[in-house]
Order: sequence, then structure tokens, then C-alpha cells
Amino acid sequence: MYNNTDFGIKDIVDNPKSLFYLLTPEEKEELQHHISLSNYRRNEFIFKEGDKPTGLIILIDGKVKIYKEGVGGREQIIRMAKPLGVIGYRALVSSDNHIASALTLEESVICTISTEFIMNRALKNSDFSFKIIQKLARELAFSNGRMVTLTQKHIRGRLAESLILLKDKYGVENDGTTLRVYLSREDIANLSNMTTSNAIRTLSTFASERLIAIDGRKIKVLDANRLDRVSKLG
Amino acid sequence: MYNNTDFGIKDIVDNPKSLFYLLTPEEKEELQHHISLSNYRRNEFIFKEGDKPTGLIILIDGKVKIYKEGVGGREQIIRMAKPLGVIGYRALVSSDNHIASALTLEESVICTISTEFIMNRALKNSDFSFKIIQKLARELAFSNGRMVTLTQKHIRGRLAESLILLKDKYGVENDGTTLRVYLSREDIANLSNMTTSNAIRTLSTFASERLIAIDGRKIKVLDANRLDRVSKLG
DNA sequence: TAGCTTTGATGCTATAAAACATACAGATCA
DNA sequence: TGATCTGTATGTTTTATAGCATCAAAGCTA
Repeated sequence: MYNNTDFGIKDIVDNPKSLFYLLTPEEKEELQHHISLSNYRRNEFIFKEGDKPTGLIILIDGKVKIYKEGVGGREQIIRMAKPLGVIGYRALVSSDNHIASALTLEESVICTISTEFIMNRALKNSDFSFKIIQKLARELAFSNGRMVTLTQKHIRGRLAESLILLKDKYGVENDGTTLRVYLSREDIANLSNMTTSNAIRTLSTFASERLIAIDGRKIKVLDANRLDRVSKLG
Repeated sequence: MYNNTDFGIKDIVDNPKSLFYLLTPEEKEELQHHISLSNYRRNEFIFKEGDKPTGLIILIDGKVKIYKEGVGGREQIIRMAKPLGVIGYRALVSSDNHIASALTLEESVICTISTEFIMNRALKNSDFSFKIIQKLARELAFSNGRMVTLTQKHIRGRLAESLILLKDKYGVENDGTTLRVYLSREDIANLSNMTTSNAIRTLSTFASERLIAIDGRKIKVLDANRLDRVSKLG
């Protein structure tokens, strides 16, 4: 799909939103020698809970779920990643092991930047550090927010929130309503802190209320405003 | 209790664990002009959800709860702070408003370092930035962990976890068992994602099982190992 | 193609925890 | 001093959601 020659790192260093945008020209030059690409099939682990980070991972193409295993192996999806998202950087920058697993949801391409480059070069650049700080800060806010909603909202609210989240993250197909992500009911459940049965049941209810339309794994958001209200008020 | 003259900032810049330990001598000198102290009585807000940060806050003395309001105003305590803990820095370093409120649980003293100094000076120092990164990373791991346990563990497990958490954070009195923190049942409930009734009931059950002993707000952990098992297995 | 496995759908039952209702002791206050 | 309030305690009821069981459809694979 991609390989080291046709990829180039332009996509990463030339995008103002990229972590690496503000590196010096020398640092960018050096970065070239610390970068590698790899392809993953669907349902492959990029890393597992407890693993030592191998580098900073950027998802170039595909979709990935990041999740933790809880009581009795029950899985809670912490967040979802989309192309140009960074994965597993928390563990890397804190010289820690991964506290969650990353699994591809579809064929994916990732780019890995060596631990050494990140720790010894990039983090010496305070512009880069500042971008990492911003990323961590945003993710912490997200996590704290979810902690509250996953514990306090009822099933309908939690599911509605997850659908909105998926819409915001992956957007919609050209028809303007179909979510550009096709998850199993089980993944939807694990994202929303509920059993698979309840995810299925509640999705059906939402469909019968014309909030959404479902066709297999295809979900159309028919009434985003009302879905938003369900998310907020239960 | 403390004031700007008898306090000095030595406690903050000379402690290797401090955020400011690795500032240059010039930066440390400048820091002196950007620091101020204030005293709070019990049950006073240091900041509220939605407020704009006024600076980096270090708790010098006292105890503070950081919490979010959720569905119907129901409060979830995100974390507790103890002396030399840093509060509200997430919002500050990401130029964001506070996403949680900070309320003193007892008479407290805080030290505030100006936003300007942090943003324009400290964060230009990559050693300082790195310390902030580490703090955010640790807090994110904590938050993700809690997200899972608060949603998946049953009441007994959640309460046991909270008690262990309080013990780890605040330690015990000289008798070796009494928690060095005296919370209302309501706060214990809000820390553990349960109703006050259930916190009271479950604490009583724990006492009758000789896991803990309770005397008003005083809680003795009698069997830490067993409490740990309850936390893990429900 | 048939057989097996996985995923989705739906009904029923069990149960953990919330919600509600008192009650009481100790503060706080007029 | 009595009155009111706040925090703690405990019993009862209600409900949201997990847990199971069954079945159908779809996807795989041998």
C-alpha cells in the first residue's frame, strides 16, 4: 500500500498541525533516518497492554481502537484513532509501559519514529514538547469527561454520545449521514460501557425512533440534534 | 499561617521532585517575582469549572478535591490533592478553561505562579516542559484506569479502591492504620461513583467484616491485604 | 455445497444499585 | 431552651441493566 520510498515524510513535517512541524531543518533531516513504515491487516495488534513502547506511532491509514481490559477481561475502548493520529505516545514520553492495547479495525499503515529520536532530540525542542503537552492535555480532558459520562449517563445517553463521538472523529460518507466507520455491535458496546445485547437493543430503539437508520454495520445519523439531546438528557 | 515573607520559594525550587528544580538560576530568580501566596478556609473554591486559569497553583498546605459536575449536578471527584501537588495546570498549559472545580477540604495555603511566567518562560525550558509532560502522562494513565474501574467494578470494589487510594495519597496517622484524611460520607461516595447511602452502607459492611474500623470520619484500615483483594475481585 | 463459526436480534430473569423514606445524633442558631 | 439543619444510619421499593438463552442471518472454510 505504502512503502518507505513512495511515502516520504512530507505529509508529516509539512503539515502545520503535525507534531513535527516546528522542528528545525536539521532535526527534520535527522528525523528521516529514524522513521519506518509498516502495514497491518485487520485485527492485528500494534501493541498490547504492558508492552514497552517501540517508538512514536502515527497512524497513516486505517482505523485503530485503543482499549483496556478490565474486570474479567471486559474491554473498555479508551479512544479511537484515525489517520494522522498519534498512538501510544503517552507511554513513550513517560518511559512507561503501555497501559492499553491498540488493535487495527481495518487494514492500516503506521509510521514509527524511533524512541531515541523522540527522547533525545525532539523533546529537547520546546516547540515539540509543547505540542506533546497540548496533546496530552486534550486527551486528559477527554478522559476525565468520559469518566463522568460513562459512569453517570444511562444507556441511551452513553450510546448517543458514542455515536456523536464516532461522527465527529470519522465524519460521514458523501450522503452526509452514513458514519464513515463500521464497527461491530460488540465494539460499539465496549466503547459505550454496556453489554453487546444492550447496544443492539438500544440501536434498534434509536432506529425505531428515527434518530438513526441501521443497515448491518452501516449507521446513518438521521437527526443529529435529537441524538445530541438524548446524549445530554438520557 | 504562611505569608510571602516567611515562606520563601526554596521549598519549591530546591526540591528535586519539583517542577521548577531544573530551571536555570536566572529563571529561578525571575520566578520570585511571579509568585504569590494565599490562604483559604475550609470549603472554599480555588477555581470553578469553566473559569479561566489565573496561574499555576501549588498546594502548600491543606487538602483539596478536584471534581466535575455531571448529570443533574451529580459530582464526581476526579482526584484529590495534597501538599506540593499541582492543581489546574492542565487548563493552564493548554490555554483552556478549567474543566473541573477545586474546593478546599480543610484550611489550605496555595501558591500561585503567574500564567505569564509559565507560558513565556518556564515552558521555553525543555526540562520544565518535560516535567509537565510526565505529570500529564501520569494523570492520564490514572484517569484512564479510573474510567475502567469506576465503570466496571461493583460497589464494594470501587469503595475498597477509593480507600486504598486515600491511604496511598495521604498516608496514615502514627498508629499506622488511621487514614490521614477525614472526608464526609458524601465525598467518599462522590469519589467512588455511588450514592451516599451506599457509601455509608458499604463502609458499615466493611467494618462488620473487620476490613476497616470506623469512628465518625476516622477510618482505620485493619486489613490492607484483604481490602486490596476486595478492590480487585469485587 | 454443506457445515461451522461469528454476529446480530430478541425475550426472559435476576440482581446490583438507585431512589425513597424515616429516624436519630450532634451542631448551630435564634 | 427549643428549633432547625446537617450528616449518618438503615429499611423498603423500584428500576436500569447485566446475564442468559434461543434463534436467525451472514461469513468462512473445508
